[in-house]
Amino acid sequence: MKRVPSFELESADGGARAGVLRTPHGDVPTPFFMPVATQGSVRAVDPVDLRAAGARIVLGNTYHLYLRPGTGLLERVGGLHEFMRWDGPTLTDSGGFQGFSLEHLREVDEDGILFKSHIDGSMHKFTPESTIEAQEKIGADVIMPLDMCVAADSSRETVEWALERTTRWEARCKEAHTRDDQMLFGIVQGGLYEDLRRRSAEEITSIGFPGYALGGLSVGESKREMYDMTELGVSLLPTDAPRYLMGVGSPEDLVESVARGIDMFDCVLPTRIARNGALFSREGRINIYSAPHRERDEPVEPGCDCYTCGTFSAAYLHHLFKSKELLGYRLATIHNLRFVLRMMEEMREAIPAGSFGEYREAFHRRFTPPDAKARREQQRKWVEAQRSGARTV
RNA sequence: GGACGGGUGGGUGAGUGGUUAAUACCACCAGACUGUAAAUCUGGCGCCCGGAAGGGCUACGUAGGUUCGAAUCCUACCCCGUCCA
Repeated sequence: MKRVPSFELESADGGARAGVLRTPHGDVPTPFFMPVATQGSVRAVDPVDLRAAGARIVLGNTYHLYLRPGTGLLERVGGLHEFMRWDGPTLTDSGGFQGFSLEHLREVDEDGILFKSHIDGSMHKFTPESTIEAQEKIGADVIMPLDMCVAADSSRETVEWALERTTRWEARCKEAHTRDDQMLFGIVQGGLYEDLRRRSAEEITSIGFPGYALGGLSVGESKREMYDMTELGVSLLPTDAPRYLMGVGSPEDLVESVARGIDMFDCVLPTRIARNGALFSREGRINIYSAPHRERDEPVEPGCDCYTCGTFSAAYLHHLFKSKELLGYRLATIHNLRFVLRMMEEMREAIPAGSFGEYREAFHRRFTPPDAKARREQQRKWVEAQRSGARTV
């Protein structure tokens, strides 16, 4: 008996909302964060680690899985879930983002995106229809349409053109989609232009999807712009459908986006920066490579309930990273995932309790984002420069 | 005792008259990373002053010498390696 996926809104607190996404592979309370398993694996960790860290749903990538191991194989073994032994829900991105991130290896026309494989140089055409077909074989619970993502500093003409083509592609995706045990979301584009966002939202919602994503954000714009566009985007979407902010996932962005009504996130940031030695703490990011951790005989983040912090010292992680020991990457990934997943759990509890506003405030009181540090430093230098410049004149 | 080869910045190791405070890698110190071509990338790394531009000082085993100029050439000495006695 096939279960048809659905979304149910349960409560709200200000702009933030709590609900549940029901899928054939289980229910997931919203708002939630999806660790990214691009190639069918969240780098450095396994499904047991993911479960233990609190992951409920993971994201895979159609472009990468299509190239390797191939969608035919995935279909034959019973789908991505079976292949990677992840028994929870999954979501796949269409490959539209690779049209952006691998833009020097592709050409776009009305029919779709022609990729020159980054693996062996072979050519592969991704059309709206073929990406849906591939995602039906991969078998995720939520699938995404082919879209055109453009950089934040793109010209209005470029953004508008990408938006129009995205609308046409998404209509074709909906047309091609046959599996009713999968949800096909729509993606709103429009860059940083308010009127274009409005137009995209109008067109995409009139095609009609069971859930909507905001795309084309966290692609180089400022935090302010991203938050404003998120707020605008949310206001243009139906309240009874889940809202997915694609590619966002720094701790501060999660809080601010939940505050604006986002229900779903995915992001490589927590796992990628973990492998590069940056670990989250309630005060901000710490660099485990740095000298102060060399002899820190306490958890990376005292009080953290993750496996890493419950078992190992910061000094040990420092040593593992310095020594390039593989265990370090796993332990750091577990910690960062637990950090953001715990945040999602805390927000999920705060919303029905009516305490989300307090949570948000308390979070910002403690947490210093890295670019804020950088900005402050830059400002300090500038002020000093002005001062000494004035002195010499 | 003799014959070769060699001693360069924390390490390995380029450099054989000026463009060299000295390539590169490592180590070390910082920073970045947002729908993953990322266990990656960027910057710094003799000492002193400076925000920077820049300036000053010291430096290629040791001591002399040749030269306008030496890590680079010459002499002596000290070490290290290989081979011959």
